Amino acid sequence: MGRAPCCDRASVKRGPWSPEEDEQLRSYVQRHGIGGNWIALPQKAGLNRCGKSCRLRWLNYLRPDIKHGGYTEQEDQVILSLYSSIGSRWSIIASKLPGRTDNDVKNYWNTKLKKKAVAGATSGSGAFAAPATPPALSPASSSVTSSSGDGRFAAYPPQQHQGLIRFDAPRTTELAPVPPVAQLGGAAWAPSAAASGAVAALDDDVFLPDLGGGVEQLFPYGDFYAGLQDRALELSACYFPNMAEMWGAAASDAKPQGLCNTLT
DNA sequence: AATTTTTCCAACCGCTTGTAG
DNA sequence: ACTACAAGCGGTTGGAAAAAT
Repeated sequence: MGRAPCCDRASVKRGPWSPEEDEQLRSYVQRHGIGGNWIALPQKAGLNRCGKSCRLRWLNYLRPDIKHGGYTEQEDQVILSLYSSIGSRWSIIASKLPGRTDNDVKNYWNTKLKKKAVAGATSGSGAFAAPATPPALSPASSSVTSSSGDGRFAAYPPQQHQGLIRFDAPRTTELAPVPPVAQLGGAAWAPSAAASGAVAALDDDVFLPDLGGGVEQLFPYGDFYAGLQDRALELSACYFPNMAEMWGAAASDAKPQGLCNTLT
């Protein structure tokens, strides 16, 4: 006996969305918002669809900030590196790629990137190029070099913090070593048992200092972050209007100007 | 040109997680 | 502490489009 479906299948429409339905959902959400209740939304919007289906359609397709296709080399590298570090946690990976959804990243991985990773591993080509250098910042200095657009800090997009950048704190547990890129080959690759254990301990985010210590090829700044560890804890889940503010807060003892929701 | 195979991605399914009562 | 419900999430599937034969 299976779980009861969220909607009565016989009474709601299923399958591909028509342009009219898309427009109906889009205009309703734009006028009234989600209202915190997807289950009730279809009826209010006059749609003969399951709320779950509406939510998926909006999140994966209709949202105005969604990007489709056209993945850049940089995005490929982020996906490859995070997959090698945390496995198939698509929502976390997608959260580091503004405009991308978990479903989209998952499909992209399954259809294209996995093959590319295998090909790259077997040919020995460098699929994981190091990013640009970090800002020249001394923890003891209050002068900050802004690096807006720095791909190592994704703009964190929850609705209430739109346009802000999140500073992630380190976890307290250690991640197991990440296998070298060359070992990524093979469709069945998955994190090692040790890595899986570490991943299980991961809260609900990928913390940048983990990346600094674990995926050196993409985030070769472990020492830099280690020097800021205590400060990073204080700034956990702080949101800043720009990179300069964020680096400035990390480098000084002053109360951060950003919007903070600290874990400590 | 017709048919078959492969690729791609939107959508579904059901389990897990979070939260309000 | 427990229950019920909604949202979040990742695996899987169906079918359309493209490529190959």
